[in-house]
Amino acid sequence: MRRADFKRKTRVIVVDDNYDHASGIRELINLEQDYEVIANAGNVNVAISLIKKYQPDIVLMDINMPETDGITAISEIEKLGLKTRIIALTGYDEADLIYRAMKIGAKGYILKTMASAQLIRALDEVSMGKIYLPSVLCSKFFEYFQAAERNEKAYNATDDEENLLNYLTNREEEVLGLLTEGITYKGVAQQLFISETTVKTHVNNIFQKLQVNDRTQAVLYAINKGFSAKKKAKIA
Amino acid sequence: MRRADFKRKTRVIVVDDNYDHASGIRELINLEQDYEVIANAGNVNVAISLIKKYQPDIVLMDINMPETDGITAISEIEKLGLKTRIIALTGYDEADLIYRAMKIGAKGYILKTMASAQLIRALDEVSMGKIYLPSVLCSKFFEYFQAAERNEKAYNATDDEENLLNYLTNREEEVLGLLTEGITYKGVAQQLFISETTVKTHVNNIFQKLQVNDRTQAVLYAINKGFSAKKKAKIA
DNA sequence: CGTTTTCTAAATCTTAAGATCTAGTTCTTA
DNA sequence: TAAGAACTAGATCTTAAGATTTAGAAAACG
Repeated sequence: MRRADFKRKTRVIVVDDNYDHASGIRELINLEQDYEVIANAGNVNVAISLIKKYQPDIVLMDINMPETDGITAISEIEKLGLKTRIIALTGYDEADLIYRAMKIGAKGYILKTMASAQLIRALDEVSMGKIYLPSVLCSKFFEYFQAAERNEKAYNATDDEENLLNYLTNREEEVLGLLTEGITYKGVAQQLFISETTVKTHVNNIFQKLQVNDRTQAVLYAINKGFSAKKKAKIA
Repeated sequence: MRRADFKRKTRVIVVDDNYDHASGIRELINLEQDYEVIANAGNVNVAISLIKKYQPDIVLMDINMPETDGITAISEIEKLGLKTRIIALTGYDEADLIYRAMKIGAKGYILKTMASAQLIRALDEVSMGKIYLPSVLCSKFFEYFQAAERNEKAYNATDDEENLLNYLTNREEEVLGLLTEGITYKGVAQQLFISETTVKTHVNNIFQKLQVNDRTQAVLYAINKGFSAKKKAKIA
């Protein structure tokens, strides 16, 4: 008696607006002894209520659907907080779709054009709690991911030149740090154990260095340039 | 005459503080006809100057090094803006290291314990401009990536309840929007074509609704809650 | 139709904020 | 050792900010 005979089958729901395609997948999966397709859904709303009802182990979600897009659907399903794992399914290997799907919590991504063996492998991997992303798609993902990170950086690319924060002294940074917490002169003075007039001196110097006119502008400048009130803990 | 005879070999620099290990890799790579190790570096500083000098096609970077860590090193190298591609190398498959390395631009990630064939495959893939991440590491990456995204969401999950911004009227939102640009009462009055005293009234109401004492705190609150000065264009 | 918001605005008052100048101490560095 | 930068702080002055009260007009609402 084999082990598998004891095991409950892994329950799958297929979401695809193309009925023929959904049926194809269903048959394919039902050939496997470890899996059973317990329902099909032609649109997102039906899918979500079915998922709520049956709480399947895995959802195969077609992303290229009219009406509500599949990405939003994944997001909705993830919000339910079930143990259900989602595998995304598309016709094309668009980098941004792969990125977005994985970002919001898909556990796998496969193309419809891929061999059926890939689908089964994806089910195997994902049902074991792993991520399944074929290397071609993995590459696509990282192209997009790294480009996104580069843009993020470029946006905050305040690092070297033209970052007026670099001209601040340590003490001025400390003071600015407190300003970015919305503290008054008096409060800053108390926290740093210096007089209020000293704080004013520092703040005025900060204004000049940052080329701003008041504390709000200074705080905004600091935040936009990624000032993080670091260096606070200074072991004397 | 084979095509490969014409091709310039792909130039590799190995960065590893363990000399024996670096030598091992060097020999391994030099067995391949398509690759040549043009230099070794035992620490990050040497590595960077060598990379600047030779501009290799690929850098094999050990992450587990004393002194400067390899992650920072990758970051530094990426900043140079060369066409050099970096493959990270570690002894263990720590998810956060994989995540951080890939995030800052590594094109591949392999473990020292992996077979030498993997190393060569990584070189092949990466030199062709692709990403190389073995499926085990790919899974690790996504574990971390998706967890990070979930936390990001949870952090901004200030949306509904307890977001005092929701109590603001349209006009108040407009005024706050201008405050978050560091504009004075007078400036706001001019932009909205209302009197300065009216602006003061609005601002005071904003303070009360947001439970803050001054404009800096109001701006900070707004920014932290994801206020984006939307709804600005209001077609009358 | 009366009531409640919302937007407007004036008057008055207090104080925190910001500008400017001077100056002493300490520490670094050429 | 002299020069400069950094941190400190007092004095003085101006103005922008913020608090508070009152109130009219228009729109929304029940």
